[in-house]
Amino acid sequence: MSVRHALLALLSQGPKYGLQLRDEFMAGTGEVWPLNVGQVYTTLQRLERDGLVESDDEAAPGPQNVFRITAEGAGELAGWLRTPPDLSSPPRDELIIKVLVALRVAGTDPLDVIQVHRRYLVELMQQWTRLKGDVDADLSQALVVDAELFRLDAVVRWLDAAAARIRRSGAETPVPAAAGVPTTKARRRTGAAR
Amino acid sequence: MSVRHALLALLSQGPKYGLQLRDEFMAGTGEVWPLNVGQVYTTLQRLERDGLVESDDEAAPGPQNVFRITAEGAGELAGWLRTPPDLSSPPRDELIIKVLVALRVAGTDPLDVIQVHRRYLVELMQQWTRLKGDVDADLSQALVVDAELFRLDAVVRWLDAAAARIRRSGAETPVPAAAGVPTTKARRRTGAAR
DNA sequence: ACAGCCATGTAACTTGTTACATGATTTT
DNA sequence: AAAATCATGTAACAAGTTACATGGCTGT
Repeated sequence: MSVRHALLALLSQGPKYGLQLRDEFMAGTGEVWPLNVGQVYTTLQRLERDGLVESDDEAAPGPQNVFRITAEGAGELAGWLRTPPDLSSPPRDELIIKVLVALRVAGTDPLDVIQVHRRYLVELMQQWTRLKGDVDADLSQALVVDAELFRLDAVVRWLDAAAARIRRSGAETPVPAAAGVPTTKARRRTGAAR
Repeated sequence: MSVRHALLALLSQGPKYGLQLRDEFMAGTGEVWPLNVGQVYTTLQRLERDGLVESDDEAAPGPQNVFRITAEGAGELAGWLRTPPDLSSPPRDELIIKVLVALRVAGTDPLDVIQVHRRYLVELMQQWTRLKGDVDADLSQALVVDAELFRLDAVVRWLDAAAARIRRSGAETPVPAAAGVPTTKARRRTGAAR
């Protein structure tokens, strides 16, 4: 729901057309977040369908199709800005799953998997740090780079903590006896209990 | 692509059926990540379509439809485990966008938006910290909780850094003059340059 | 018999995403 | 006139997600 609201926000500054929205979106984030033009148009269609945005297509059928934000759209935007991300569903992070999976899959050393990703992450952080100097002037770009650095740092620290945890509990519990046993009923039905 | 590979991983331990996969997935993450059963079945269908998984449906049409991982599936899984997340696309984080949007939308104080979310995040962290003691026994659950705490901590620290950055640059540049000017061509065509 | 769980599945929808087709206008 | 760029749009797909329909089996 991010692109949706970002476009809504750009339109709250005044009517704009498709390509313009794409350019401003990317300019506002220092080209760090590429955005396919096609997605702008599909998103605009969906916003219009939901009544958050209007177009002047009929009135002025020029080469540029200009969109305006509606009152409902402005309300939606204001609400979204102070709605904290959903607490009920912590994100299902891919890297976490990879480590959990590595713990369970036979023939895979979880510490090995962790090291592979750690190396990669440190390298990535160096790239971003290098970038940091260049964009220090622009506030938006600096914020985006900051966020990515904080995020990557947290991931690296988690990997270290995870490695420690695994080493600590690793020796005596190679595969922590997953809940791999079928239900009582299932066993009965399958005939495994006979 | 997380659920896909998580199911693949579970199947690499041996043939399993739908509900079983759902239960094991959730058990392995301490019920922190709920998973709708329906999604298991749709995902299994897609895995089968892609040849990563086979079913015994024809051979043994019992009440439970058991799936097996294929050689191709095992290969896919092994590769995925050591493939670092795509470097070309840093995630388009919703909270970052909210702050960037707050910087540009008239009548919204970005520091205010930051504070609203910060308060919420700190509260969330306390909830997770409370949870931490309970799950310390189970390795997987502990890892998931750790990850969430590291992640939230990074977000809070980013918010603080962002607030500082905004305050520093805020006074002289209320709205940092976005790239809101249409193209030369666009202006000409629209007639705004006349 | 009937309530309730086990188990599978499907239809529908959302956001994100890309590849491609189509014109219009500008530049060379 | 050809090439490049501006601009819009559509078709198609992936992955996630939920709500609902459908049977079979079990326990009372």
